[in-house]
This record gives sequence, structure tokens and C-alpha cells, in this order.
Amino acid sequence: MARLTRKETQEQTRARLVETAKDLFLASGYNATSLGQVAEAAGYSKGAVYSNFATKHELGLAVLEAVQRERIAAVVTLLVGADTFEDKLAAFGRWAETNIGDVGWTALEVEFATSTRHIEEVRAALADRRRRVTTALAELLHEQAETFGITLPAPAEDVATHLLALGIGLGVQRAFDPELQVTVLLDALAELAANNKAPQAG
Amino acid sequence: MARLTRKETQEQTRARLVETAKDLFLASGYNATSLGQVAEAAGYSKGAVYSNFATKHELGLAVLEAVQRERIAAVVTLLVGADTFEDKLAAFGRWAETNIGDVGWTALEVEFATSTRHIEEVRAALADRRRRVTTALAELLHEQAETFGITLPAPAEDVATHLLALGIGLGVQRAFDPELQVTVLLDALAELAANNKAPQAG
DNA sequence: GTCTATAAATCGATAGAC
DNA sequence: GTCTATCGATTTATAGAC
Repeated sequence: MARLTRKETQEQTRARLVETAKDLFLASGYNATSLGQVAEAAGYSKGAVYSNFATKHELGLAVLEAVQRERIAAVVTLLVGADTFEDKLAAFGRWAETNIGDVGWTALEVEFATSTRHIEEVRAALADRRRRVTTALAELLHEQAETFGITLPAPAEDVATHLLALGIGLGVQRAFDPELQVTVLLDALAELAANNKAPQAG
Repeated sequence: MARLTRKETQEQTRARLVETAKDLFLASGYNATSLGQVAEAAGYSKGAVYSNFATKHELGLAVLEAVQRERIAAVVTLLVGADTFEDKLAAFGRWAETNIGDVGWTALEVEFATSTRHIEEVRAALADRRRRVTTALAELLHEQAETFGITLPAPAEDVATHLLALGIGLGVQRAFDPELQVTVLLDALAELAANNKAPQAG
């Protein structure tokens, strides 16, 4: 282990700040968490935070990025681990059951997005990311549909938009009403699988 | 016009506060709007606000109630005004096109819900309202389906949950990305109409 | 680049006069 | 019930030492 360079220590503090900010944001929400709390919990001072992030929403944006990286990684791992379409569906179901809404990921993302929607810089970044995520999901759907000979009921981009909106809508509501079940999302996916029946018939 | 009783003037003040709070919340968001701004814009003092609402989130809850009343009234008017199913669908399409996300209703509701999700009192109220809205929508769907001989693809309650989540998800995303189209929601509705084909066949 | 210290402003909420 | 005045806590953000 060589001594860290200046650049490396800086990136380390940045990473630590993002990590603890993520925990606090998830636990108490974006608005209810102050930068002072983040600094203290991470073992730094408030000034340290501001030398790494110009504003609070810049830190928030970094946290969202980290969260989304984790989310994507988790789903990809899950999909890769399952072979058949039914297995993938079941695996995704288990993931959705425990992760959508309850953990607070969706709630945090949506709280941040709606609370900072008037800051043009943030708004643009979120819009950009939304499009990238939608496109990525569309490609994944297209790919999986081809692999399993499924005919999508609509353009992959539309199906992706539909599923994403559904997940967000369910997650948001589940954040304040745990009674809400996410079976609806699974049903939507199952419907996609139903088109499996007549693959290369015509 | 008789002189207003004490109770009436109080309700008038309350109504005025809610109205201007609604405007400010819609324009700038819940978190970004202070009670002082609301009081000043309404022509009252901060103390006047606090003699009508114990906390900020109590005012927020009242605003949400007013907003939702308007929303429901608008949709009902729209549905009553159209006779055939296709007309209703088209009318709802026009409403969705200009109202979902863009106006900020959904964004405000979701911002408030996610920002106050840790205040148990608010959380419970929102959860309660969510269930009432879902049930009402389910009843409306059931009613309309019967009228037009449509077989719903799933229990009305599930379809209602699905559509509601879809609307919320689309509205939220549209709040920071106007490029997003809501055609997906209309497609989902059109799919319901597609089940029109075999009504009393079996 | 991180620290301490603090500015500067604002917030939600309260007290007491009327 | 509404006012003025203000509390007290907290916020984001900055200045300057190291």
C-alpha cells in the first residue's frame, strides 16, 4: 500500500462524504438532513463539505448517482444469475418486493427531484439521466425479448417508459403507505411474457 | 349580504390562506415557500397563519385537499360531458396532455408526500387519502366498464392502482423533463378498451 | 484541501398587546 | 382572531488559519 496522492485522498474524502450523505438522506430524507449533520457523521467539518461540493444539491446529485449505480448493479446481477425467463421474472419479483419504495431509494430520488425542480442546473441533469435510464431499460428489454422470442406489445422505448413510471409511482406511494402491494408491477411484467405464445408464427 | 359571523370570517381567512398557499406552492414548491411568504402574499401576518394552522405541514395538507378537490371535479366534469367511450377517452387524453406533470399538481403532491413522510401524522393522512382515491377510481372504472360492456383485464382495484401509479410516475418525471410524453398512459387506457371485443361471449 | 469560526440570512414557531 | 415583535434554532455558505 503506497501512500495516497493528494488526488487520491481528495477522492477518498469525497467518496466518504457521499456515502454518509447517502445513509442520512435515505434515513431522514434530503430536506430534513443538513450539511452539518453530514459533515459531523462523516468525521469532517462543514468547510470540508463545501470544498468538495459547491452546494447542497450538488452533493445530492452525487448521492443520487451513487444510489443509481448500486440499483443498476443489483438488477443486472439478478438478471444475469437467472437463466430462463420465468427465473428472471421471479428474481425480479423478489427484488421488487423488498426494494421498491420500502428501502427509500425511490422516495429519496423523487423527493430530491421534486424539491430541486426549480434549479435549472439540477433539472437538466435529472432530465438527462431520466432519458439515459429509459434508453438503457429499453435496450435491456429489447435484448431480453429477442433472447426469449417475446413480442413486445409496443416499441421497447414505450414499454420502458411505462415500467419506469409504474415503478416510480408505486415506490412513491409505498413510501408513505407500506400496505400498498407491488404485485401490479409484476402483473405488468407477466403480461409482457404472455406475448410469448406466438413468437415466430406468422 | 348580511354581515359575516365570526365563524364565517375565520373560514374566509382560512380559505384565502389556503388559496394563496396553493398558488405559491405550485409556483415554487412546498419546501422553497416559507410561511412568511404565504402570509404576506395573502395580506396577513405570520401570526394569522399560525392561528389557523398549527404547523406548516398542516397548511400543506389543507392545500393538497383543495388541489385534489379541483382535480377530481375537473375529471368528473370531463367524463360527464362525453357520451361514448371513445369520447371519454379522447377527453381524458386532452386533460392528461396538459395537466399531468406540467401544471405541477403531481409534483407538488409528491414533493409534499416525500418531504413529510417521516411525520407520522402526515404519513397516516396521506396513506388514508391514497386508499380513498384508489377505491374511488376503482369504482369509477367498474361503473364505466359495466356501462360500456368492457371486461377489465384484472380486478378494478388493481387496474386503478396501476393507472394511478402510472399517472404519478409520469407526472413526476414530466415535472423535470417536459420532453416526456404521456401517450403511454393513454395507451394503457386504450388497452382497457381493447377488451371490448368479447363482452358477453362466454 | 481541511480546519475552526462565524457570518448572514431565514426559518418555523411563540408571546403578548389589542 | 389578528397583529407586532421576536425568540431560538438552524440553515447554507464564507473567511482565514494551517
